[in-house]
Amino acid sequence: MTENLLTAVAPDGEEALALVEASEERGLLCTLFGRCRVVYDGRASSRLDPGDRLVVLKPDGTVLVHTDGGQQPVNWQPPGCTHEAAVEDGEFVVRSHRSSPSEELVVRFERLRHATAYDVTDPAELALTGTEEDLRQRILDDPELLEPGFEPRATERETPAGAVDIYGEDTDGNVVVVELKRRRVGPDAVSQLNRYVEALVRDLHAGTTVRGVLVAPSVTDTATQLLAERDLEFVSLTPAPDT
Amino acid sequence: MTENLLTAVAPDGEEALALVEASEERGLLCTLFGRCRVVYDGRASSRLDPGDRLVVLKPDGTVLVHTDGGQQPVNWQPPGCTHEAAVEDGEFVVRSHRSSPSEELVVRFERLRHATAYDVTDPAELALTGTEEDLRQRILDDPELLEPGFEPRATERETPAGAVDIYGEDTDGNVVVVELKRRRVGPDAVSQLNRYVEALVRDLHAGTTVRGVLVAPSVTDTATQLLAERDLEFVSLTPAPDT
DNA sequence: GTCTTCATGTCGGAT
DNA sequence: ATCCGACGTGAAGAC
Repeated sequence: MTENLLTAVAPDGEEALALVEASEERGLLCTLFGRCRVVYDGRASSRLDPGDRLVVLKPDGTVLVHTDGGQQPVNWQPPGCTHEAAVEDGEFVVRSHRSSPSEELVVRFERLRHATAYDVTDPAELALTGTEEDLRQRILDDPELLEPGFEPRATERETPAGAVDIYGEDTDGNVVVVELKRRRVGPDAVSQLNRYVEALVRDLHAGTTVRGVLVAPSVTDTATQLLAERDLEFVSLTPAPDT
Repeated sequence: MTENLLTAVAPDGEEALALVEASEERGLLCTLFGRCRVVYDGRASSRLDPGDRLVVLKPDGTVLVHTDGGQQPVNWQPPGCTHEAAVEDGEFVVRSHRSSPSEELVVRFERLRHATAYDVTDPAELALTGTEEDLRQRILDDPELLEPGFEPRATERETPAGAVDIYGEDTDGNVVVVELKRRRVGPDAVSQLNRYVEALVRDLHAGTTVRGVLVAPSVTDTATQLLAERDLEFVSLTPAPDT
C-alpha cells in the first residue's frame, strides 16, 4: 500500500469507517463501491432503492453517487457539505448535510465491495477555448466581423435589465446591442437580447435608435421568427475562425 | 478477487490495459487513479496539465475526469462514446471519441496508482418529488390555489412559441396562461411567459384577453419589474404544501 | 449572502 | 436528427 493510497476489498463496516475517516483527515478523495440505498431531502426529495453503485467523496465535501449509465450522478451533494460515516445496524452509512439551503443525503450500504482513498491534489488549471469569451474577443479584435464600421464602446455595459455583452455604435451613430452565444440558439437568447434593447430604449434619449444584434453560429426557425417580430438582427459567427 | 471485481495497485501500462479491456468486455464500471494530462477537442477545446485525478469509465461510454474539488468533472465525454485504451511510449492512454458532434478526449497517464473495475448494473429508478410536475399537479388538483374560479383547460397546450404549462380560463372567461417554476425565478422566466402570451394574443380572436401568470415560490426584484412592465402576474406557490 | 448568466451544460420528450 | 425546456441544474463573477 503506497503512501496516501488506501484500499480495502470487501471491507466490513468498521474497516470502511476507518478508511473514510483517515481519508477525511488527510484530505483524500474516496471511492466506495457496493450495493446501497440513497435518500435525499432538501430543495427536493428523492428515494433510490438498492443497487450497485459508485460513491465518490471529495475532500471539499462533494458527494457523488454514480450508476452504470449517464454522465450525471443519480444523487449528489455540492462542495462545502460535511459528511460523517458510521456503522448503523451493521450497515455502513454516509450522511452528508449542509445548511442554506438545508439539505441532507444519506447513503446506506447493504454491502461494500471495495473502498479506496487517493490523494488527488491537482495544481493544474483547465485551459479552455471556444467559449463565449473567445467570441467576444474575436469581435473586439475585428469589429468588421459584425458589420462594416461597427465600433465597440463597452463590454458588460450595465442596463436595468442586466449587462450587455458588447455595446457599440454603427456608422449612422445608432446604438448597437450585441448578444453573444457560443452555439446555435433558440428563443431564450432572442428574449434575452430583447430585454436589453427594451431597457436601453427606455433609458436613452428619446429618438435614439437601438439596434439589437444576436451573434451566434446559427439560430433555430422559431428564433428567426422571434427576431423578425422584434426587429432584431442576426449575424452568424463562431467562437473560433472556421478551419 | 471477487467475481466481477478487478483491482490493480500501481499497475503498469499492460496491466491497466488488460483491466480496462476486461472491464469493457464485461460491461463493468472502471475507475483509474493517477497522474495524467487531458486533451479535449470538440464543441470546444481544452488542455489540462499533469495532475493527480480520478478517471471513471462507464459501460455506456461515459468518461469522467474528476479532480479534488467541485461537483463537475474537469473533463468528460457523454454516454454513447467509444473508447480505446492503449500503451503509447510507456504511458497508459485512454482515447474516447464520438461523431455528431465530432469530439475526442485523450487521457494520458504518466503514472497509474490504482485501477478498479466493478459491476454496477443498477435496476432502481430514482423517485424524485418537489419538481415542476408536482407543482402542476398541485394546481390541477386544486385550481383555487391559483385564484378563485380558475379553470384549467389543458396542459402543455401548444402555441407557435412553445407549449404552455397550464392553459385555462378565469371567472370572466379570459384566457389564462400559467408558467410554472419549482424555484425562485429571474428575468428569463418572465420572458418565457411573455413569449407564450404574445403568441396566443396573435393566435386567438382579436378581443380575447390573455392573462399571463407566473407561478413560483418567489421572484427577484428585476423579475417583478419585468412582470409589471408586461402586465403579467405572479402567484407564490411551492411544489409541495408548506409544512 | 443574492442576482445574473454561461456551460463542451446534461437530460428527456416530442416531432 | 433537431428543437425545446426543466434541472435538487453547477460554477463564476458582480454587488
